[in-house]
Amino acid sequence: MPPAARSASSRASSREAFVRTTASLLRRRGYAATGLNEIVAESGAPKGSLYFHFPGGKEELAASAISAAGVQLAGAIESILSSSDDLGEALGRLVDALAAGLQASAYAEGCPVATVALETACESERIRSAAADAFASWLAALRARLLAAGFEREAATRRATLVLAAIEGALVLARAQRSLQPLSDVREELLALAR
Amino acid sequence: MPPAARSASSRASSREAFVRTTASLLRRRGYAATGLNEIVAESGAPKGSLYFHFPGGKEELAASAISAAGVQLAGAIESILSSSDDLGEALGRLVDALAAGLQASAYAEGCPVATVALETACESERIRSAAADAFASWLAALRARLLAAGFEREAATRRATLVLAAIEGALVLARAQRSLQPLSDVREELLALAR
Amino acid sequence: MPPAARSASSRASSREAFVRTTASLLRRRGYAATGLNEIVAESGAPKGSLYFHFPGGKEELAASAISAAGVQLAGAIESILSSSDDLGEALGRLVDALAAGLQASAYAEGCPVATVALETACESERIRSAAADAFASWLAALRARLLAAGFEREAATRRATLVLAAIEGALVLARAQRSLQPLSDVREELLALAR
Amino acid sequence: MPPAARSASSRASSREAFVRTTASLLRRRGYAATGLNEIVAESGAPKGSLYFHFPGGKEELAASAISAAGVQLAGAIESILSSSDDLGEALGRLVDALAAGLQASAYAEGCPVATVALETACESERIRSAAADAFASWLAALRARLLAAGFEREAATRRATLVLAAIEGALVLARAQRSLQPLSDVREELLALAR
DNA sequence: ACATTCGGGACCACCCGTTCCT
DNA sequence: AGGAACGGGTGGTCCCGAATGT
Repeated sequence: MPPAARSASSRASSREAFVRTTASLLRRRGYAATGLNEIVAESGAPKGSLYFHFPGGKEELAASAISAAGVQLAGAIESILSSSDDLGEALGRLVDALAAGLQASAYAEGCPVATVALETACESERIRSAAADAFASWLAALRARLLAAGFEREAATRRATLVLAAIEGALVLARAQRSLQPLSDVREELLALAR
Repeated sequence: MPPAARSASSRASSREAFVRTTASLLRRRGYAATGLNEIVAESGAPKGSLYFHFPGGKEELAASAISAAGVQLAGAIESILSSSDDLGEALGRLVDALAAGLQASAYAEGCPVATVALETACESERIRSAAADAFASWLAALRARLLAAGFEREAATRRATLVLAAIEGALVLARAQRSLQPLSDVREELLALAR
Repeated sequence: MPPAARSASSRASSREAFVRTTASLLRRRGYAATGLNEIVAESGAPKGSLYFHFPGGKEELAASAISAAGVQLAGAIESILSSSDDLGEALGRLVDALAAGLQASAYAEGCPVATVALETACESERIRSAAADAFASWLAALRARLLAAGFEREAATRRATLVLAAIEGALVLARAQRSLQPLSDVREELLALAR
Repeated sequence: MPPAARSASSRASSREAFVRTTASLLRRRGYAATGLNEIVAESGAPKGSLYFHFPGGKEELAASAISAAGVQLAGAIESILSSSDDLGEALGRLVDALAAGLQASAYAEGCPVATVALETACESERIRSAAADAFASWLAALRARLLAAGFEREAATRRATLVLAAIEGALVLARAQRSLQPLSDVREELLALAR
């Protein structure tokens, strides 16, 4: 293996490992409670590499992790929303998928962005911006699906916001109450609206 | 002032000062980023008194603060919801009040419970429970107003959950985007539903 | 029961409980590692009473506990040493008793004075003095027994010091090594000397 | 100075400074009364470095300090014991050296291990083990000298234990009584035995 | 270029021994 | 005699540079 290739792959895997581990820990514990040492230990990557890949330190690392989580979930949302021609069915599947993930993780994994977004809204412009971008991408996916279902442009924007807000809020309530009930209630209401 | 009164007020004020300061800091910064030293300094109360009033430490203090914030906001919600016979107007005023608070604080003060609830959902049963109680009390207030507006019992429960979730979610989006738009979008959609 | 009597007995029992609990904790953990809160909790006596009975605080309480332990062990030593006309047998029984106590407590209870004496030798004249008195009383008991066995006065003093020092040192070694071997080795050597 | 040398010396000096300072403070004050802040301040090394060199915290630091003290004193014992062909003279010099150190330090510096050994015997297996190793190394040095002086193997083991225990105990008594008398008494008795 | 050791303080939550006032 | 309150200090860990290999 040529040195350049090994170097590139090593670089990529270290960086990726940091981002992946960080995203996972941020989702479960939030920003302030997640320690850099913890990230380093769990990722398996060498500690000295962290400030090479992320000179901005914890903040840059978290922003990258939030962005990555945003992109990933945006893809999942688009995939689910396009899985049915029926709007209500599509939205129902979206809520179901989130509910399943929440239950599977014993209420540990809700929205991968919301906790950090709330924590850092007034503390880090960089992370806030990454979170805002993630939310915007999800909103865009929802709005596109609503437009495809026949909504007018302004109505689609409002409804997309309602859907995302209701889901985000339901995830908050569900984690606090350790119950899927808020998600299923919101699901019912959203389905009723879609008809 | 008689000694007993001074003692009583002093006793009460220390504890109250801790709770009030904690609630304020938790709302803005979340649980992990809020230091006990910061709470002590800002509250003006003596440090040694903290573990007298809250032997359970930070966790107990936070749970008390979340509970207090829950009770206070529950009162405000009930008050606003009963300020108009028209359901849509009542809900609109509720969203307006939250939006005004958010704007007045430069997007620092969203939901006083949500951030901490997400952070501690898997870390502290005590705080999670306090947050769940707060949410439940707000849900109850909303549901009562919906029943008064003619909703059937099960429909009222679902709709109350949708309203609270949508508002909570809109507050998350609004803080992340530094914009009141999500709140006004959700407000419009909720009003349309109320008609 | 007249008030004075009740008060006196209550006072005495609180005081005694403090001293007894303190002596036990000092023996196991030493001075610095023993917390006043721990003493209060374990003794069952009210915390506010501590500074009534011991205005000198932790130091006075510890000195009292060391003195009490010294008196108690002096009595035990005298009793054991007078249990046999044979000097070797008497000394053997003394070592055996200490070894039994050490083993019964899983090497937690060695000399009730030595740990605190070493810790506070340069920190508290009051406690050091109490410990010195305890050692002196034990030396006196040993010396008296040696005189009774026919030792000359100066030889008795030296031999008593050797015996006490060897036992104290063996207790140190035994606790560090979690073994009774040092005690039995010393016992053998001391017996050989007594013949 | 070349970079490598400076680095090596700097690296070594921080760790060494911690160990040396800790050993000194532990000898005088014991384990529980010795604060990490005190160690850091007196050593002159930065606090952040402490947990790099000693991830195990205070316990690991103390165990290292005890081990180092054990090794150092073992060397001194061997050196003194081999300074004379006469066993009695060799043992006398050993006691004299310890007595001189005690007096020079105003009874602050007795055995560098005994205090911590007693304090932590039941609290920290790690420190207890380090102390046991130190005692074992001293015992081995004594036993070797006794074998060289013609003792049989089992007799040498017992006598070595007696000598070490008597010295350790005499140091305890000497510090408590602020007098060298126990050491000189024990010295006389030990010399008589050696003849 | 890339990785890592090592160093650097600030700060954390917690609890201490003490005293005040009843 | 005693419950409430008090500051200061505990050990521990944080996130992060700077110096040093490889």
